[in-house]
Amino acid sequence: MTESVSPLPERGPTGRRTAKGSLAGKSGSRVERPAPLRQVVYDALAELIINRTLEPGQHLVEADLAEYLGVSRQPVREALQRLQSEGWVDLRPAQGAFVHLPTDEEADQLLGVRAVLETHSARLAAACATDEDIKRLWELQDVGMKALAADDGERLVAANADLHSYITELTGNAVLSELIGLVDRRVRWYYTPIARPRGRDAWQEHAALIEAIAAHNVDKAEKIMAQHTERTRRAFHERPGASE
Amino acid sequence: MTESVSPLPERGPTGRRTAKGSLAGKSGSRVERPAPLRQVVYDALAELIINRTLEPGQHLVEADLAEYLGVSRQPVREALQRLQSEGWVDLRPAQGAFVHLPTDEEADQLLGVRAVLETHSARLAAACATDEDIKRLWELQDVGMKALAADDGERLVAANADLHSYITELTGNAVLSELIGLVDRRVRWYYTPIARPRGRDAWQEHAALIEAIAAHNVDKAEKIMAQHTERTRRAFHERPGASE
DNA sequence: TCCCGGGATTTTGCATACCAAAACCTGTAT
DNA sequence: ATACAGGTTTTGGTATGCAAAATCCCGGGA
Repeated sequence: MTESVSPLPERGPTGRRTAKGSLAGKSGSRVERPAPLRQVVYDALAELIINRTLEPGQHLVEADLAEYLGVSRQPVREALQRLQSEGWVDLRPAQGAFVHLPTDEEADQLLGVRAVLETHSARLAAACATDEDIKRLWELQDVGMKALAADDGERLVAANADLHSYITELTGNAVLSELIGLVDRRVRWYYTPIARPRGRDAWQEHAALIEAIAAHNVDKAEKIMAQHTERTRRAFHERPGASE
Repeated sequence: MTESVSPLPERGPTGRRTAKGSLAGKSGSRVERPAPLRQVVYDALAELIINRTLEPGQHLVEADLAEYLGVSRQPVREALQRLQSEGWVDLRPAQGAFVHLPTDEEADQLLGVRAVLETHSARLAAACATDEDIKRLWELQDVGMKALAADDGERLVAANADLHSYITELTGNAVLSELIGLVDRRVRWYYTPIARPRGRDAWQEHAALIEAIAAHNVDKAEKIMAQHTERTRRAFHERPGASE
């Protein structure tokens, strides 16, 4: 099989040509592409973990998951590996996947990093938001206020995520967006229990933040976001049931 | 096969018990564990990408890589997916993996995020560094100065990475470390061409940074790191061959 | 009773083989 | 040139087999 170390078959200097037609950058609606199975499995498992069907610490057996989801082991393995790289499961060599056990310390670290990234994000957003962006922000704010009035915890968390994520996208920094996306999704796992008590204050702070962004006041936006995320962090530590 | 949707076989409330013997936390030297093949493949491919054996934009065919590395397609697929999640390759659905084409814009975004994270990291490090940590920092600084004197570009980049990474670890924030690790490894890809000209100044700034950390002057450490990373960013834009 | 040890069992990690669908390439007819 | 048709390549997924490692279980000895 390995008679000689073949020198990586050449396929032309740049591989297949990058298709760069006259429509480059049009960002038109792509042809609908069926989601890869590994992605479906990833979403399904993430959902099961978030809603606690799969409990922290539980051992996830590839074959069981595969049977449960009606797929083969391969997409399950691939999904598990991605779940590991994003902190949802721990993959112990030769032992398999275990649902990650969140600790208070880790939550604090996550909230700390989130604070830094979101703060920087707010500054950038304030610098480059258009009138249309501001309009959209107020719409998202409205959704949140309605969820607050309805006392709907789940919708509250979702609305909060949407608002923060939109601000993140405003920065135009894809790397930053992606990173915050990763961190925020994990934060949300810990965040749910304090979403309701924190709600009233949080959404008032959101309003002030949007005003600062609308005014393109970068320093103020940065400061408000720093306070906002720091208070969320504090709220987490003072939640009922916090250790110490 | 899928006669009935089996309800995820129960394996006890918390899965397998966590083996917590009397040696917990000893951090003794683990039994040598042969690296998983997917990890070896990951490292090999990352190396090939970094040293430009695999050129940006090149199409990576699973079967070819597998044969070249003498393994089956499975570990190659898994490695490619991790490489994607860390930004080294782009996985186009139904087309496969292509070595990521770095753009100046992306490099700038990466350097921006890095600046934010490293700056925060410096502040935390200054707050909690021990005398032993300081000693180690000066050792790492020394390694860098020697590489500088020897005009060894590769060692210079490595030393720079080591120093920054050690500061990161000082924070005691594992989440932060991991994130910076991801960003820094990608930055290094872009950074290599400017390592040499930037060297002299950079290592002088490092010295000032270590002094600030040693004095536990958090504000000063933060400020120096902010300047340091911002200057690196500027150096990148003013490098020979930069587009505009 | 509790600890210890060895064999049976389970599970991972990887290899191999196979296949459908999608994307690509090519040559021909327009 | 452009468009189309057919052949080829490559992915994404399935199924299966197997060695090594980890776990579990059970029975014997202190």
